[in-house]
Order: sequence, then C-alpha cells, then structure tokens
Amino acid sequence: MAGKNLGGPEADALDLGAVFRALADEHRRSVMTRLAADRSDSERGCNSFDLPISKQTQTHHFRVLREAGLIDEIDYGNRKGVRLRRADIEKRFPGLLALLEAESPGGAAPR
Amino acid sequence: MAGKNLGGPEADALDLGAVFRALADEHRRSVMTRLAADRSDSERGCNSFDLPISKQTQTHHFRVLREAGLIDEIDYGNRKGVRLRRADIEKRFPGLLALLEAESPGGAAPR
DNA sequence: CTTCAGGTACGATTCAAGTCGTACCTGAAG
DNA sequence: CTTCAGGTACGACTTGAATCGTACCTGAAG
Repeated sequence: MAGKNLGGPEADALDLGAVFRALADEHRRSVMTRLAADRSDSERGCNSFDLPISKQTQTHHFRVLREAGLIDEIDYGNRKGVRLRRADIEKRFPGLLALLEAESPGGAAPR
Repeated sequence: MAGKNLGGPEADALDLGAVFRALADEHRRSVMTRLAADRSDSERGCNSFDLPISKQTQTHHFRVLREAGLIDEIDYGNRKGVRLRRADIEKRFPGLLALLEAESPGGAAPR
C-alpha cells in the first residue's frame, strides 16, 4: 500500500535552467502556484488541479516537474500523489516559491 | 546622438510567464546572470557578453529580454546599449535577481 | 563622398516541446 | 473472476522557438 517515491534530482543538484524551463509552461506554473500557496504541503492527487488537458499530457507535465526537482511523485499503482519539495527548493533557490505564491489568485497581498 | 529607448512593458505589467520563458534559454539566462551580478547597473554594449551565436540571433534574444521587461535597449542607430531594469524587476518580482546572481561564477557565496 | 562595423528585417530551416490517440498496466471494488 | 477509474508507454502530429543566410539600414571615421 505504501507507494514508492519516483526519483528526482538531489536538492544540491537542482538546475536553475531546468526549473525555469519547467515553470515556463502555463499549466505547470499553475500547478506550482497552487502548491506554493498551500502552506500545509500535504500530498495531493493529480486530478485535484482541474487541468484542461488530457491525462496523457498531465502525466507528461508532472514528469517534467519531478525531473526538475520541484515535486515528488508517489506511485500507488493505480493512482498517484504529488507533494511539493518545499524545503529543497527553498534551500537551493530561496525566494522562488514566494514569487509563485504571489501569483496565486488571492496571494498577491504582501504580509 | 541621444539614443532612444526601445519600448517595453511597464513595471506593473511584467508577466511572470514571459519572464520564465525568457530565462529558460541558456544564452539569455547567461546575460541576465551577468547583469544581475554587476551592481553598478551601467549601460553595456551588446557584444560585451561574448555570446557564441550569430548577431541575428543576438538581436532576437535581446528583443525577447526587452519584451519580457527585463532589460532596456537604447538604440544609437549603428550600435545599441543594454541596461538591466533592476528596480522594476525587484519591485515586481522581489528576489528574482538574487537567484540569478547566485548563479554567477563567483556569486554563489551567501552574504 | 566611400568604407566599415554594428544592428535589423525577412525568410527558411531545424529542433524541441505540448498535445492527443491507441493500447496497455495497476489496484480497488463488486 | 470481471469491471472500472487512474495512470503510463509509445507514436504521431503540430506549434513554437532557436538559428542562420541574405539583404539592407545607420552612424562614425577616413
């Protein structure tokens, strides 16, 4: 029952180019914006984002995010979980998640 | 003699998607990394970056950076100047330039 | 004036990326 | 067992972006 975590790069190995390429796509940025705005960092289902694209394309986008080191994907066989790698991102690229959070619909307010 | 400043978006109109798309390219990110690391924010020539690409392609890349609102281009007719829009970027996307500066060859040292 | 370096405009080419169709796998629920 | 929803693998298509060739413009220096 315990899903296995699909591999991604180590925290130190995160590449800014890969991160920017990942965030250049609107759908992926939408996912990251919502993940950054959710401070609970709870594991979420892949279809909790209501992306207006086919499931094959969703698979592709989540894979890109994982290979960029931005999320963890937990494979349960017939479903999949997604979790933001907040600590690793914050350590390697401090401030990046704040930029994304500021793009959240209700998240532009400075604190 | 006074070059005219080629237009770009206003500070408030900077789009994070366009910025990420601009920074996704290695050559453009190389330019921005060096601009971010140079705290003098002086105007620089376009060929002061030693990009290993043709001049037509350089024109294309600098245009993308300008249209994303990251740089100003000053047209003198037969040459061109480039200046980082540090204040506007810092206002709209605080911390972004620090991320780029950290990628600078000698700029990874935390303060 | 002519020459020349820096830059642009336009088009063509090449390549990467987003998208989806078809087929298949996986685990849970009947 | 069968059924079904969620997900993946593979291939094909399409679009956008990076690159460059050719031609032309601009201003400065002879």
